[in-house]
Amino acid sequence: MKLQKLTKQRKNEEKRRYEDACGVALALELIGERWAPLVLRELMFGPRRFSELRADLPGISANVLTQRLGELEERGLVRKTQLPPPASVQVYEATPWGLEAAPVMRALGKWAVRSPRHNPGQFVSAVSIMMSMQTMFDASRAEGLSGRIGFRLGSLGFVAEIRDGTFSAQRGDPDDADVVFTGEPGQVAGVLYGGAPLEIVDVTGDRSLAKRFVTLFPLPPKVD
Amino acid sequence: MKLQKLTKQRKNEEKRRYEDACGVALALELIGERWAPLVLRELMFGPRRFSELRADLPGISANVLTQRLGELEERGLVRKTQLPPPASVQVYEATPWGLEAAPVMRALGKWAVRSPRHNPGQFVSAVSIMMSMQTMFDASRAEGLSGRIGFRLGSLGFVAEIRDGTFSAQRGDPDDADVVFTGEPGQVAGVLYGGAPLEIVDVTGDRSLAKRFVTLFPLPPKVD
DNA sequence: CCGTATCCAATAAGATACTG
DNA sequence: CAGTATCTTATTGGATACGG
Repeated sequence: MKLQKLTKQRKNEEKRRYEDACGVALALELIGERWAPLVLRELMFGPRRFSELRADLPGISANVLTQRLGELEERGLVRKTQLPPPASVQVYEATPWGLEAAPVMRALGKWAVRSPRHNPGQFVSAVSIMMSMQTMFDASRAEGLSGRIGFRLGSLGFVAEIRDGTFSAQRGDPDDADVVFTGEPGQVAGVLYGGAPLEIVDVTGDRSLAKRFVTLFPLPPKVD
Repeated sequence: MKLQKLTKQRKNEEKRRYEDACGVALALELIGERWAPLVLRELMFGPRRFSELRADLPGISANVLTQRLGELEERGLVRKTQLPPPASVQVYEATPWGLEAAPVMRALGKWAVRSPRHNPGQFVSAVSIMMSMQTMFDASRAEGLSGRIGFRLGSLGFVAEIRDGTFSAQRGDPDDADVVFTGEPGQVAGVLYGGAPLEIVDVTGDRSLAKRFVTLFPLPPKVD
């Protein structure tokens, strides 16, 4: 029975290939399945657990997540690893090549967001919002600015740094930053992109830095 | 009956949305369906007819092509237009915003092609091969080079220009170029990327320019 | 809690034939 | 040529149950 399934699956994979030497077609074979790019996105700031992925991809079912992770693994984009003791939990992490898809995904998102269909009121994950900052950061608005900005988004911590007109972000302890935003990712998105007042998130530390910070991420103009 | 179908389709679209404000998720809703990016790719050098698209997307079925074109149109990526007389045939063309996806698609292809799964022996369309040149062009190898290179790929003509370390290409009459490559796209791909001898394609004009030209497109190193 | 396995209903894709 | 219509097959997601 299992063998039958494997056979069937292989046949499907063969059938569903594009048989096209174009890199775009290959990309679709690698990460073209439903949910696959979003799973990869969630790994762009470091390893995550199955349940975290599930929580940050609302709508995906456990079996589809299992399947996608398996496919991404066999294609060399994701690795299944064990976190060092004492945690010793199993996590999924993007391979170096998988991580190299990040700039492409950011460019794709930046392109798509010009659609009139973009609805900023929907759910966003912590990773999404951090990636969006990397994507939308406008160096010209950060002239002369530098500082470390911490984020506590649900259970994940990040630290961003602005210096010399560059923006960088990685996971880390937000507490050793000049200012810390704490809240759900959607609230931070509201402040950054929805014109919501700073008060809807918890801000501790250098409040004037926070006020300036939230102006650095202009959305591209809509088409249509 | 038609009304029923429309209702059903809308429900599906709602169900299959990601409900995620992330730009990547939106991109998937716009061009995430099977074949959609390849359909758009085929329009990146100008309008095409239904039958051309079908021919250059081997494996797509007519009904799926119809459906994708309709979806891309309603999402603002593609327009259905009439070619000016005397041709007066119906064609599909990318909108300006659709065309802006081109650099993203090139970056995606460049990333994907590093996979050990890439098989350069498969079918390539004329548009694919022209896009691949834009993607893989290495300015440092074109030092001091300039010239116009024509392509007659199946029924499509293109003219590329190299000047000051830049590469540009558009559809046009290849005959007023310094050298012209004529053949099937796959043969040109073999010469550019597969190390095949120049002789497998038809080259007319400045042969030494052709010899230099085919060295300008290095493939990125494989992962793994 | 971390997944995996299985079954089911709904849809999407594929193959093929056919029409204006 | 430019698509529709129809039928079959494959994939998806949801529910549920199960093993470590």
